[in-house]
Amino acid sequence: MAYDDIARKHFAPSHPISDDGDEHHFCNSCAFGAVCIAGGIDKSALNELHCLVEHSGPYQAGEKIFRNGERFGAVFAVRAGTVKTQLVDIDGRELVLGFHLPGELIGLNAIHPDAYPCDAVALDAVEVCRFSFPALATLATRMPGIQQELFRRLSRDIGNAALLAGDYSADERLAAFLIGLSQRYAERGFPADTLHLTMARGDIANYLCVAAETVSRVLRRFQDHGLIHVDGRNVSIVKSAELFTIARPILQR
Amino acid sequence: MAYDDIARKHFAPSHPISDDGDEHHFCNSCAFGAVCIAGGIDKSALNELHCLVEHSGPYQAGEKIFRNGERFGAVFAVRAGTVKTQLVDIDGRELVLGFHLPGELIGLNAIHPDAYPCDAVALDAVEVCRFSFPALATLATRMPGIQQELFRRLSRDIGNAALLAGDYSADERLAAFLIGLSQRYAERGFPADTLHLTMARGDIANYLCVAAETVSRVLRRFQDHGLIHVDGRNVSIVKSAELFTIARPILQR
DNA sequence: CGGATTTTTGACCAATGTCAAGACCGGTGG
DNA sequence: CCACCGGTCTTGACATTGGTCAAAAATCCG
Repeated sequence: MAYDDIARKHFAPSHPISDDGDEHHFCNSCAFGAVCIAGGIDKSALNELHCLVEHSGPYQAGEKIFRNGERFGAVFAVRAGTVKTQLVDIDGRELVLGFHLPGELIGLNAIHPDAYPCDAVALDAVEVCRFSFPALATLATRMPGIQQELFRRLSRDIGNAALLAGDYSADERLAAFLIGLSQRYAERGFPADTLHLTMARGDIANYLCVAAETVSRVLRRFQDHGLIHVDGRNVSIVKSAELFTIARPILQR
Repeated sequence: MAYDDIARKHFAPSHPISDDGDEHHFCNSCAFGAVCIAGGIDKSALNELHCLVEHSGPYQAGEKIFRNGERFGAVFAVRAGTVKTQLVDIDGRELVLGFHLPGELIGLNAIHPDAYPCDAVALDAVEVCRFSFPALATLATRMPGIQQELFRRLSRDIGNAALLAGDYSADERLAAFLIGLSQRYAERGFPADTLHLTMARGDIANYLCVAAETVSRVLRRFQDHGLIHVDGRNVSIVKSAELFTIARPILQR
């Protein structure tokens, strides 16, 4: 099959940084999997992308992939695990900018200030691909598909960042969070109705800009109303339609 | 002078869409002014960028440059006036995504969904430059400076969108809003201490996610404390250092 | 001048934050 | 296997910011 072929050439283990030899899965979860498959790619271009990427990890929960203030040099594609990007403001409040699942690209918000504007922290066992940004940009001038994919991802991140904005109620925020996570898991082949939250309540709270206690209370209320079932960090979605109705003001726009 | 030279070549009035013949000012306020001056540009590339741009306007206050849901085709550089980007959610709440001054690029958040995710509304007499995005992207593959500038602007917009997030107090939000606006005006050669707000209180409120009444009250309180002086839509900043102190949790991170 | 819109101001109230205490949970070591 | 410990999570009581409603004042504009 053509895709396997590409994957094998692309990720032939000349850089044996990681010990998992599953190239197929590697490429599958790669941020550029889509564009690699879609675009008409010649061998030399693939080779270049290959040379560009550095596999890094695993990171343990709590370890940082990059830190606020570090000079910008590369973007990272999450390959396995979950990453949170966060920053701590001057008087100690934490703001979580996002949770990033395999296939997502982090560090794009660092291009402009030319320094990472946040920390990227592993929430569980995380592996990433590192793309030197100057090299990636150069490659993008020769491969329109890569450029287009970068534009799309940057643009999407603008939209995602704006999701948080808006003065929505705690219920709306929680519902939108659960629905969004469910959809993203589903896109990656995990069941959409049984979520395992890899982040603490406090992280969710700092992401949604509510108090941690509020997260607890809202989840409890959702459960009491039969919308979800909560067991620690395992949440199953029982009535997704109703959850969606609550989240609609945020999601549907 | 070299810059004048470039400006004249670049914007020679072969496309007399607008009746103001001030090419120098045209280029000055153009989104790509910086990159045009910076990059080593050959005539043919300049010509191509020239062919690409379409001058459009003036729009009267309230007129829309693009509408939520329209198919994405172009980004727009604000040339004169102020534009707000906003969207109205399912139950009528308005959310203002941003206010855009001359030199800023709007529509970048439309690349990914391939449709404008918001309305762009003129707040006063507005003129814009339209850049067909497919053409711009193609040009960017040949002109790394243009590509880089697009990456930077996209990346900056991610950061700006995240500014709104965070659970900040109304005081912090207002202070940050005033400081930010003041800085952006200053960058454009306007006085930093006397602002004319082109947007209604309600717009500010919907941008900062507070009630319009709260905007009134906080401005009043800032004035009572001697930080600013308010006269309708004219605001003068009296103690910028103290304003900055209030805004610090938002601005300094 | 007169009507419409925007802005201000006051009174009240609800959503949510804060504080504090206790329950739970997972890992560690005896 | 159990006890302990640190961190996480939940729950309750209370405080407070900021929203809502309503009316008056100011401003705009024809």
